[in-house]
Amino acid sequence: MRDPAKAQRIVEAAIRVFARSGYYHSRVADIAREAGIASGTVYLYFRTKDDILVTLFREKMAEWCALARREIAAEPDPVSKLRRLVALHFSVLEKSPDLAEVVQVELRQGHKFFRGAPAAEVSAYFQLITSVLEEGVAAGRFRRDLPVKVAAKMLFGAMDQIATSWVLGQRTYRLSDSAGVVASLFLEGVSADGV
Amino acid sequence: MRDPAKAQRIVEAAIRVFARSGYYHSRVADIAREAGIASGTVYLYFRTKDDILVTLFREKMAEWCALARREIAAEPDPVSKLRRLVALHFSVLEKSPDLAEVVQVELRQGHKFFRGAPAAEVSAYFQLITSVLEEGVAAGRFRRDLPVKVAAKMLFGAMDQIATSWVLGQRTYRLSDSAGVVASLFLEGVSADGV
Amino acid sequence: MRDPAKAQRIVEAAIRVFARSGYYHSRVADIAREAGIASGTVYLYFRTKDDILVTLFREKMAEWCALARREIAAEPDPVSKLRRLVALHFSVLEKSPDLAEVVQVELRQGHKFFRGAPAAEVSAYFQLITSVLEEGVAAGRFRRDLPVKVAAKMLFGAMDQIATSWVLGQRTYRLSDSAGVVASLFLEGVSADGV
Amino acid sequence: MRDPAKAQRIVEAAIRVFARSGYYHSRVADIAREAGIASGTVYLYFRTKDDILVTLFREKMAEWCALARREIAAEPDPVSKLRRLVALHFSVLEKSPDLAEVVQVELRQGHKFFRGAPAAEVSAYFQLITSVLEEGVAAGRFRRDLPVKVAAKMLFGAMDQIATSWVLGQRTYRLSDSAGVVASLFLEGVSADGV
DNA sequence: TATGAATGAGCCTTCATTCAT
DNA sequence: GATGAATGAAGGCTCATTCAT
Repeated sequence: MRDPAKAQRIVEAAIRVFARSGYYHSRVADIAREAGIASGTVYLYFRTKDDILVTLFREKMAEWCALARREIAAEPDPVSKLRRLVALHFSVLEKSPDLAEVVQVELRQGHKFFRGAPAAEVSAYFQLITSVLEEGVAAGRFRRDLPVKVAAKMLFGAMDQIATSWVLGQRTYRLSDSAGVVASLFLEGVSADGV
Repeated sequence: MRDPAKAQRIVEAAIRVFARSGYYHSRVADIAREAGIASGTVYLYFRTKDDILVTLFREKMAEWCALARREIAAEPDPVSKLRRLVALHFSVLEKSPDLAEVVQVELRQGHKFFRGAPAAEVSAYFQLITSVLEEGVAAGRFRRDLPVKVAAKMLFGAMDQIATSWVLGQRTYRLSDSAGVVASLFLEGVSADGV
Repeated sequence: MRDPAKAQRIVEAAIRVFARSGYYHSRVADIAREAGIASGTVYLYFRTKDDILVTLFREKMAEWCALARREIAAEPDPVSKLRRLVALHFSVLEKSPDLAEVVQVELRQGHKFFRGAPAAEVSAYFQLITSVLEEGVAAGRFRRDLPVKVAAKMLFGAMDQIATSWVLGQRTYRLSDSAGVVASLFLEGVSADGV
Repeated sequence: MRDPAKAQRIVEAAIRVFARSGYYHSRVADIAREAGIASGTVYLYFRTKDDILVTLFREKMAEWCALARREIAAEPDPVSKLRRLVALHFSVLEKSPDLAEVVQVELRQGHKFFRGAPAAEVSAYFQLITSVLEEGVAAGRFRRDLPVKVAAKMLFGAMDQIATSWVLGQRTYRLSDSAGVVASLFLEGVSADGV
């Protein structure tokens, strides 16, 4: 109960195990072995197997949000903020391949994540994107009539799909290399100029 | 194996059951009851529980692709084809809320769908999007240098996220209403004109 | 669900297993093996391990009550009814040593039997004893001022302890031989005549 | 093992916990918490959880026997000794409701108490009852041909059942009030005089 | 002596799958 | 083909007991 470092070790072990086998095919004993502890010990730090997954998600998402907020604040204008956001999204996943696997593939499954408790953490990330868009609208850099909510979801979905493809494709190329293109397309659209 | 109509009934029952409880929390017996048959009968039509999900996905995806291909062919130019594609994506999901639930939420989970056998059907849909984009580039309607693969994934991801939000939000508004906005943003980007 | 004979076989197996190892030290798998079925099958007939014990108790107690009621009805007067009741109590236990072990030793433990659902069946047996006593009072054979409730409990407790001692003593003598003595002492008391 | 007072505290805590939840549903950690110590400390005073129960029973039974022996010795004749014994049996249980709960309900369960180590303490109590009866026979106050062993068991069983009913009935009346009636019925029987 | 985190054996229960009818 | 009772492997979770501090 007392040692947050051990809870952390369990979470990190769970990320590796879930990335390898998927949540439903991972056994608590696997996580324990990966963490170098006995399986009963897991239950000193988490109430259920589910609790591990939820905690994992909330923590990582919160870290991610905090990092993104910090990095974005450093950028001078909405466009560069947006580019920074995309770059960061990809680099976070690229630097933590197991986490990427879990987040992109395992966490989608039903009724647990976008619904339920962790929704707050997801919302925070959407809120971050939304605020960049709103700032851009206010600054006249983005369309005056931009439906920011819809646009935020679209950007998230776009980044997400690019990342998912990369994960499913066994990560054979560098994800970060897509950041510029993705941001540009989101900013400028696919249409040819002057059309 | 004689009666394809019964296999179909099982698939439709599975869609309702998975939508309600999620794949892992649905029991084969639930699907059988929903289909009005005995649980053993399921195994006369499907090898495993997994097979139901995979079949479900392949069939629905193939239907969807066929429909989309047909509808798009009727459109005169790449831009209207793309708009049609987005509208169709949303209207298919809107008309089949249970299917939407399954596709948007359940099918994401690990190691089964975008990987594995059904990947072909997913590819076909991506290919469809890609071909529209390529046609647009060839026609000079889309950027000459458009990275079509990336753009196709982005559009898919954007539509997907909008649909997911709608499903998770208990479908309290009309999804189709978003089609125009989504298509426009994809076409024109978020940037203000002349920037 | 359908075959009461199999449920019965499970109950009978459970009696043997509980008699041998005690309820808490018996595993569901033991009961299944004793019944010659797979352990999962137990759950087609009983909701939980507890349910087996409760059902066992209720059924056996109900049988016992029915038998006792029938036998007692055949006796002409309250005193012979009471003697018959005692004789029957002991002969039932003597003929079913495993059941006796379970009833006398295992069922006493907490919070489950004299409390809870099976209390009704226990009450029925007490009620039977009480009615014999009331009949005797009405017939002038038992004390006019007899506190029948208390006397019924005392008789039950007395028989019960005699039976428990017999069970714990490895059943080295014939329990039925005690019936006459027990009945007589209950009827006449321990005091010397004319005291 | 140095501090017998702490062992005592553990026993007293165990009585409360067992009374509340039953032996099998009580955890060693519960007892430790109730005693205000760490759970490991329990094992400095008792070898196993079972050992606590056995010790509890032996100690309390020994105290009880000693008390009973003392009180009975003060009585002038066998009949008043017997009445005293019954009164004491009930008043001991009445004054210690938690102990009563444990003794009446929890201790019955299998293979541990009337069998096994604590049998000696139980025997001592039976022996005490037996000796009162023998004294009565010798003094001509009880039937010359009284089967003292059987009568002793019957009296114990009768008192026990009265007490059990009281415990299970949530102790809504005063148990001691039954002492006189129980003793009288045991002495005189249920039959009407002159029958 | 005391602690309480750690251990890991143990078991009830579920449910995908089989198969006799 | 259809049934649904039967199977039995599997795994989450508990908790008595140990032991390093």
